[in-house]
Amino acid sequence: MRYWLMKSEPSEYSIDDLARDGSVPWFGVRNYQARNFMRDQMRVGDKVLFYHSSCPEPGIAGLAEVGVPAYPDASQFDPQGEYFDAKATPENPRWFNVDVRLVKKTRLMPLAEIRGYPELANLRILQRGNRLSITPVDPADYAFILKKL
DNA sequence: GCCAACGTTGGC
DNA sequence: GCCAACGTTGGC
Repeated sequence: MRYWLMKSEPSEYSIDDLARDGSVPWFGVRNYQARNFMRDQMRVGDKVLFYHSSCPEPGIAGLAEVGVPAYPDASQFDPQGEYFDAKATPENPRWFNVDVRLVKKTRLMPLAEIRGYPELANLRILQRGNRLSITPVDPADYAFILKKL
């Protein structure tokens, strides 16, 4: 089993939205590395740290897991949508997404707190210039965060 | 709003 | 294949 951190802007989709919906297609990822993580590495049951980004209080907001393995992202085929990709076809999809389902909403663990734990120094989101919206998390780091939540 | 960092694009 | 220009991310 693998562990991941997935960023979402709460103004777009927050942990409360996931608590309401239970499960959500993680569509709209348009970065190849992040796509490859979903398409090639994620398995049902993989654990996910749900992270709020680009907001007044960035940080980990809840626990989730992969509910449905990767399939073609429908939004790439919608010419009216903001995620349309003219070079993608149903025969040759370019973008994929998994479904993510809620495990539980937690307290918010702010980015500043995360930075304060020396044990988490190698967490990908703390590295300089990291902008990937989906990053792998070491099992030990995940266990550490779980204990602090 | 600023700005550092990084990914993508496209001319050559 | 190189690399400059441009766009985006995301914390502050």
